[in-house]
Amino acid sequence: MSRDPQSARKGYHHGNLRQALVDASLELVLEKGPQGFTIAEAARKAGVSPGAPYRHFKGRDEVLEEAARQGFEMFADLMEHAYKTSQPAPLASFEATGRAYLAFARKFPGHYIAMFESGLPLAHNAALKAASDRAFAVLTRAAEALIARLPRDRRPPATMVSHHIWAMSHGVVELFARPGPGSATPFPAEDLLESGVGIYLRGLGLIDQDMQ
Amino acid sequence: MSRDPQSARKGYHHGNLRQALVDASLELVLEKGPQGFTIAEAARKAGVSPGAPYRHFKGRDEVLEEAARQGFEMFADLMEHAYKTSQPAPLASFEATGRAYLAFARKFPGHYIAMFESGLPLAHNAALKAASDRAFAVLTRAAEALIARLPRDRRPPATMVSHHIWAMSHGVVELFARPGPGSATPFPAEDLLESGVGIYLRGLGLIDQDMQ
DNA sequence: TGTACATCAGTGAACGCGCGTTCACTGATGTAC
DNA sequence: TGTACATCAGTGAACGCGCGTTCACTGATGTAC
Repeated sequence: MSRDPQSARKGYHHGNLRQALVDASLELVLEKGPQGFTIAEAARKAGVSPGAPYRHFKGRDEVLEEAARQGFEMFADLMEHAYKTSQPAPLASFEATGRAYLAFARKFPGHYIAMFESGLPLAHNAALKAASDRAFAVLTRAAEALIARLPRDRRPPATMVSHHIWAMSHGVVELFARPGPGSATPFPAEDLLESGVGIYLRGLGLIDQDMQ
Repeated sequence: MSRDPQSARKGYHHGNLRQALVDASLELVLEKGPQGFTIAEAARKAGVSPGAPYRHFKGRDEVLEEAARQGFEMFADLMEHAYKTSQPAPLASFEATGRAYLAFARKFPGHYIAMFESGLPLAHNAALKAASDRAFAVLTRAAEALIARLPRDRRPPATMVSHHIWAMSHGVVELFARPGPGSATPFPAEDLLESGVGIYLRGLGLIDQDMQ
């Protein structure tokens, strides 16, 4: 459950309650949705009395924000790694970041929900905002390298491209990568995203029209 | 507040409490998120005692399901209308359904949330499932008409195309058409969706590569 | 047209429950000397 | 190495609150005759 085995309870003091609460909240958010999480239940899950969390967090939202922040940091790291290891081929590295997006959502669904579905106002928390900006800067950088190949007169803004890909990735995650309205699709989410991005890149003129 | 002016309270009996509760739940879901809605508060909003809703609904989920069902019906009607009025031009009618998607999300955000973000299991409610299927059948029909122009050997499955468009539309709505991680974008959601769909259709070979 | 009666759709009081939050407390840990 | 003390990080009991749900009730409406 807890990221750090040291956090296991030993006697009166917990040892790593702050992180244990974040981890518990991630599980609860996954089980019951972004609003269905309560401090009392997170405390119970961490094996601690209901007042204990207030030593570490002001309230519910602060726990969720910390969970989302950790999610954005991991997300940015993952995207950066995917981007770097497939450089310098711009097309490959762009597609790798797209796949990394979906892989993250699959592997850390609790974080994904905290980040994108809990309705946290990013503006209220500078650390959260910075982490999320870093994540999306990677995608935009990958888009920049990609469209640099295009002739100037048909080169769209890099941020527009990264927003398109972000939207499609997010849409695929929400609709097809988890139970929901579109989950009965015959296509695996991974294939759907890959083919969609492929068609889009062809539309930009980045893949030969005759290529399969 | 209420869709029907007849639903205004006149004396002991409410007159149209069932619909008034649905309307109240739509407002609450919009204000406080899909989980932040309670029967008690909906009753208060409808000006009725806390026990009254149980004459019409078993509980919380049944109200939400009815709200989502009404949303899917309206959604399907809107998409159908957009599709039909722009026929027989397949490209125009396809793009019209895309715009209708975003327009619906803008105009009925409470319904949209109930439909896509409340985590209702579609499978548990046949009427809900039927309504949502009807909505997406329109998009797939539009995709079929569209790709019929392509030579057989490079014609993708229509459902794949409609799923791509659905994903991008949903992603744009969630990220850019309401407060959230991506809401600080310099592009209006409408433009982002239109340009994204345009590039995608070019990638399918449905728009001339040299067209602006 | 009037009356008796059945049914419907509300009331409002009551209950148990879990949550958020506070607070005096106490066991554990770290540190100065 | 031992001791006194400060600080930290928990406990657990308590409180007020709003929610879900039930239930005996009652006012309003519809209908048979």
